[in-house]
Amino acid sequence: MSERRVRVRFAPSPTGPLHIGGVRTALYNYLFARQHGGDFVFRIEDTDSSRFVPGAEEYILEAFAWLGITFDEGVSFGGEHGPYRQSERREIYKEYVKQLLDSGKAYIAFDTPQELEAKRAETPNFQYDARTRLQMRNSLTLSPEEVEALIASGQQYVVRFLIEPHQEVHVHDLIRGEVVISTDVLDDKVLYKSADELPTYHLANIVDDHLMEISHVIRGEEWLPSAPLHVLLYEAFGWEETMPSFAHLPLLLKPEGNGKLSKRDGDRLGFPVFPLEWHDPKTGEVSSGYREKGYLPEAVINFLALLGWNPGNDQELMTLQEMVQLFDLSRCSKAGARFDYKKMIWFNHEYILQKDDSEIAAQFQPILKEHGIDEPLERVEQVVTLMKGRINFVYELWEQASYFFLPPTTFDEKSLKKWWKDDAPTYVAELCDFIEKSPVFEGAALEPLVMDWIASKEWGVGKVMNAFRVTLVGAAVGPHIFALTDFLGKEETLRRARHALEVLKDVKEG
RNA sequence: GGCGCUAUCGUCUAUCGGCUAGGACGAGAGAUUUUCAUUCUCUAAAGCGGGGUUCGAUUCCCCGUGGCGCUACCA
Repeated sequence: MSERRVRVRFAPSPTGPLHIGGVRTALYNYLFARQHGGDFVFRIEDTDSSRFVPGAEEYILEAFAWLGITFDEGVSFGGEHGPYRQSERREIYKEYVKQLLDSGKAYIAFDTPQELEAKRAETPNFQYDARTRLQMRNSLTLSPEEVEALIASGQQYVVRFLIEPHQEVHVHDLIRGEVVISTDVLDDKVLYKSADELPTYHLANIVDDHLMEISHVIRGEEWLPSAPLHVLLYEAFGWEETMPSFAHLPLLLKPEGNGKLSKRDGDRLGFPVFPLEWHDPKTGEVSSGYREKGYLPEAVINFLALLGWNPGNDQELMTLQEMVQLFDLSRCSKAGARFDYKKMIWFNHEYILQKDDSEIAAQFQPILKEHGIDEPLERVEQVVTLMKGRINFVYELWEQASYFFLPPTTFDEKSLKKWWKDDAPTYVAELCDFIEKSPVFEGAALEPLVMDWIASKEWGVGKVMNAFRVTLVGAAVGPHIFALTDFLGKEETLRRARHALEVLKDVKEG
């Protein structure tokens, strides 16, 4: 078994946008595949035609492209094991359903959904299994002729898996160890429905994993209860030898309160639960996405990787490549992890810090354009260099650094109260004159001159410089003042200061 | 209800029988600074309860309790 080529898959259902928990599952599969030099397969599980949502498949593909998670084969990637969309594999499944039917491991059942519903209503804890199947309308209770006649007459039916009672099923889980369950609690699961000629998840999943030579099934914990059924199916087909190893990942839980993370939590709590923004084609509802909210894909990946796994040391920031090296299923935790979006924000901050200023500038430039500001990349980059340490998102640069590009039109009241006192206009006016006459303007040279000058005047450095700052920025915020004047240039610096002097005079008198 | 999984600071987690229980996020305090922020330093903060096993249990086992999941002709 150690000789077997590692092949894993991510197999979403195209019923909507990709959930962030699904992203993490895909990520772990990706890391595992890459680490072992194996293959990563992208399969679409669209066996429930009624839940199909147009655009979902494209959305999922786009999300992974953005995140940098790549596949080796599957829908849109090609490969030798196709088709990779289950709805295109009907004929394959029929063959295997027949095999189970012929070997007596499955049977045909005619009970309608309504009949079953009624049965469940009248019988508490009703389960279609060894205790009840002989009271139902199926090929076990009907004669072959009756069954044939029913099918010939167009009766819809399903194929159920016949579960032998009183047996123990052992599931070997790479994260949880051995899980043992009695077949007495399992029901005869529907494997195939004649109505749409499609199998259900369980059958399609096992057949595809087998045919696609999947070696490891790494999926969410919500699948653990059906893992025994899957083991039984492998056995029914006689595929024990090549049955994949299982690993059931802990679930992602709500940041607060009870339950697993769901669609609704995101926008309610102020963070996205989807990688990309999603426009629901039916309801028109829009759900926010990490990309549109200004998160960097590297940050999302890094944060998600650590939700349920750790490298065994204190390292938290790591590239996808490092994760590939370090990943280890045996280092995955077993209990669900609450989604701590504040830490997610911290990761984004860290990744912004790591990124080249030019890259951040390239992202900030279009935001400036939206506000009617057309600046060369070089200028934008200067601002990024000065300001990126204090932001968590690129768009925050606009909120925190727009004054680099636009002179203040209003002046912050608190800042004025603190720094725009009686002597402030004198300080600024004289400072402007001093700067105007100064032989140098570049901050590194100008600063010591200004400091000496302030000292000779016996004014406080803080009083003068903060008053000056308010005239340039409009508030007592921002980077080192001489870094700002360097950016603005002599002309603009003096223009802003003197203009503010005028405006503030009026304000005071008014 | 039944079945299963699970349990260390508020949160994510380290510890694979020896602990003064470590790190990170968040929180608080301080330092630096001409503002704000950054940065730096420090502080508070945890082993669900009860039984075993053992020289010794956070670590292994059992019970309880809590949390989570599954319980469809959905995945």
